[in-house]
Amino acid sequence: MNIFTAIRNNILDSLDELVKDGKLPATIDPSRMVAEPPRDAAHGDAATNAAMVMAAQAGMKPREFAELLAEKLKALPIVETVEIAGPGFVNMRLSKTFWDGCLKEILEKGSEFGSSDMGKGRKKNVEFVSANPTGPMHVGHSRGAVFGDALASLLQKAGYDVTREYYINDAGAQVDVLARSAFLRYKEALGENIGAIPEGLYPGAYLIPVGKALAEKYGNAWTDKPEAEWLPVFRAFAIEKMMDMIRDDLAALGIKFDVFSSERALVEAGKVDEVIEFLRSKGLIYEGVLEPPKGKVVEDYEPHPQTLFKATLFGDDVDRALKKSNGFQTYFASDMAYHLDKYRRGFDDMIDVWGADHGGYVKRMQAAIKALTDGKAKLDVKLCQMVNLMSNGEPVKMSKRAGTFVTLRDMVDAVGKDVMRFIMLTRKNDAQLDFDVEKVKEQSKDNPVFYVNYAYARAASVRRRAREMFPNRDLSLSALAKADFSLLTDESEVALIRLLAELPRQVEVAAAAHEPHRIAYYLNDVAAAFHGLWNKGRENADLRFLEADKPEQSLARLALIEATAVVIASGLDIFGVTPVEEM
RNA sequence: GCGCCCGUAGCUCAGCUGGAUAGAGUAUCGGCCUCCGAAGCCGAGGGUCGUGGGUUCGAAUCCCGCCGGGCGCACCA
Repeated sequence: MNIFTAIRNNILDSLDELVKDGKLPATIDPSRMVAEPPRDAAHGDAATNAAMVMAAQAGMKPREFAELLAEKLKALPIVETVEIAGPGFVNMRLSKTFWDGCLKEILEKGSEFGSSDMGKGRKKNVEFVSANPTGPMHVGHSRGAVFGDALASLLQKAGYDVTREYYINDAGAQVDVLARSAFLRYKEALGENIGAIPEGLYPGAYLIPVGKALAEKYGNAWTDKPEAEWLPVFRAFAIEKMMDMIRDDLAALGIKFDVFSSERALVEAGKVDEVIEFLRSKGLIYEGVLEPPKGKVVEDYEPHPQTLFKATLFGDDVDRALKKSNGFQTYFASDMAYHLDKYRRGFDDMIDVWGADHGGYVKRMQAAIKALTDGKAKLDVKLCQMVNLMSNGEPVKMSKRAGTFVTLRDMVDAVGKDVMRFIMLTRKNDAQLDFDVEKVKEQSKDNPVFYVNYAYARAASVRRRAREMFPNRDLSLSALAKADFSLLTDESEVALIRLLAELPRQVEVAAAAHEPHRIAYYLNDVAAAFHGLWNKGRENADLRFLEADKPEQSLARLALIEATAVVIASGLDIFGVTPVEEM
């Protein structure tokens, strides 16, 4: 469990007692009170701002309030010392037996350690990737894919019931283009010389096997038919093939979706018309003319009346079109229908992961959610910035035409799934990221996953040595959980335990903020603490992990090392990265 | 013109939603391998947190104004 939640509860109990004792008024409001690890370890193991937040309410000075609270906290069995510092912080140092208990818990829980019940099983929907089904995934998609998947895992670890969802944009004009491109490849497969692929169609070679499959299935049955007849057939066939390809690409990255939602299915079921009528019944629809776009010259702009949604009532900058000038529904209209569908499937807590170039779309979607659910649902949109592809410090130009189009699959094959995933998660989602294909392959310090994995590999190495040194001892996690932790007395050993015990809190904080990258930084800290401890043992023989003539001490230290491995593996598991035992 | 994101050490970035003396990596300099993996560790220097105001016990963090950078801005998806 999150030890800081436990400490906060202890403080709340102490405050209750002070109220009962008549020393504090019952009107104090502890909602803003927190218990946190202090930034500087010299301040102790846990700090609370209780006095600063509530002193005024109690009509006291912060330090007076702090004195009262400190007296109560001193009596707690897990508390070693209490100090008041600065403007009124109450700093606690927790007892060694408390930390020993934490270490025991890590070993007992094993890979389950770090899990939280913060989410209380509430449903959350994470929609990500949602790449158009018109070709293979390219590297540009990989960041959103990895981010969405890791965020989903993080939320699961924090106790949410998470659904990973992919929205298939299979209703727009681009899938008609796909169908025509496939038709051309179909004729090619039947022996026709198709020449160069005309402008406006997809030229990619990935459609050649689709054409062959169509030729095998239908022979020349469609060659002389009008487009109106073959197009729906070819479209459905090609989309299915594209989705198979995309699913394979995602699987190569270790990503699996729970739900694939089809835009076309929504449209054909009349859900888009339904959502427009639904909004109309709420008086949120009107026919009007939009202003021409500002700051950007649109050559063929002509004002014409359209069906508009009153998005401005819900915080958007302008009202938004639901029907095009030709009367067809806009993408936004079907996206509204889609999000309403998600809401009706029981998701009032949704996350969408988009590329940063869709930033201008966020407000209107949030306005839509407000309008559609009367403010009952929430939508967090996470924008993933671009990945700058580099090779030895030089930018890599991507061009579909030049054939240097780098697919996601190429990248996975080149650098490996785990490296790719970890690197994508070492930056905030809204910060640009340089990804150097060569440096990352070097297996050096330029590879961020390496440092963390190295710590894990070292731990595994100690485990192997221990088995040789103590062949008759039970070295399983459950056995090590019973080791004598009082033998771990060095400050750097206790510091490592403190850090390891923080994983549940790190998971909760990262999950609440929807920011998986925090786990990457935390793991880096854990690795650093472990590497530091390791080198202390090189310099000071008394701190060596394993000594044949001191089996009890060796087992206690092995327990600490195994706990480190557990925490690293648990954290990497959120990222979908498997640590390796030897490198 | 409007909206969103960003501005923190020479460089790349953290900073736990308002906490204490702002931290890592990298680069530079100086140390540590007869000893559990040196792909590592320890230490030093390096900052007006773009800028000017405001909010309060307290601001890199929240609000407003500037300066600088990125993205987006009818009907496309």
